[in-house]
Amino acid sequence: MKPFKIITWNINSVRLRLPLVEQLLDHEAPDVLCLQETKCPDDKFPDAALRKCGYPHIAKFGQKGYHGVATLSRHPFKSSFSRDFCAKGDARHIAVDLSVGPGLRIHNFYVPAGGDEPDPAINPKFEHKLRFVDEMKAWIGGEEAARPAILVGDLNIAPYESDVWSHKQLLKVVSHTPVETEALEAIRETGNWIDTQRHLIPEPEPVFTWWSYRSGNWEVANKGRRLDHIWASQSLSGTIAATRVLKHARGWDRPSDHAPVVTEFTF
DNA sequence: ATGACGGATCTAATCCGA
Repeated sequence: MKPFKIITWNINSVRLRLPLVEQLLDHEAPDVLCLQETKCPDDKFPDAALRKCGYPHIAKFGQKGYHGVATLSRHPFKSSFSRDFCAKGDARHIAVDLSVGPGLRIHNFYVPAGGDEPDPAINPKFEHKLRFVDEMKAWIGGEEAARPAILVGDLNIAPYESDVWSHKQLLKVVSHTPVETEALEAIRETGNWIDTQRHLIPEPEPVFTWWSYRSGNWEVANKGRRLDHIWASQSLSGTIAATRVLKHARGWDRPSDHAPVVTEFTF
């Protein structure tokens, strides 16, 4: 049976990198592609070009300049909706219900980055990030974990020691501080979600999905972090067949600083 | 400093990413 393939990718501007998205869809032909940081209002989203690639079903929630998520699919949706985390009105989540298979729900998240200073008392961006993941725990850890579901996205947290190039040097760096990694692990454990990457690639093997634009030679330095995730609800356990990071996409011309992450399921 | 790039925006210098 043909596996069900899902990809998540922080694209860092879908309009600027439309040719890269088309290239990815051509080469990988996923069933579903979830994009984050589309930086594109809904009325400017390149629907027509992406439909032409074989993805007629598009659920998008964008805004001007920042954030933005979109889910493209070969299969029709029964419905889609967004939840307004922290009641800020920003475009950080979209969910779709597929009308094929076991009534699968797919959540696509762009969790706040959190700024520089890992102290909620002096950094409102970090305070927002902690509030966001707290709200995720209440919802994603409860009722939403009980259905067949896949949760993907740029969660902006690298939870485990081998998810960063140096655990010790990043303990006080936003994305790998204990308050963040413990919060993400609490969401996952509360909902009994399966981290599909670590399910098939256990620690201590390093897995990175993001390399900063700022290091001259990202590939040689390899100072990466695993910020992009694909989780599966417990009812999909036993269907998780393969996972990989498409690291070569980080080396494409004018790349995103995130690489796409793929997981395949055999439903 | 890990590090000093890259995107969007009322096209210039500013905010943001993580």
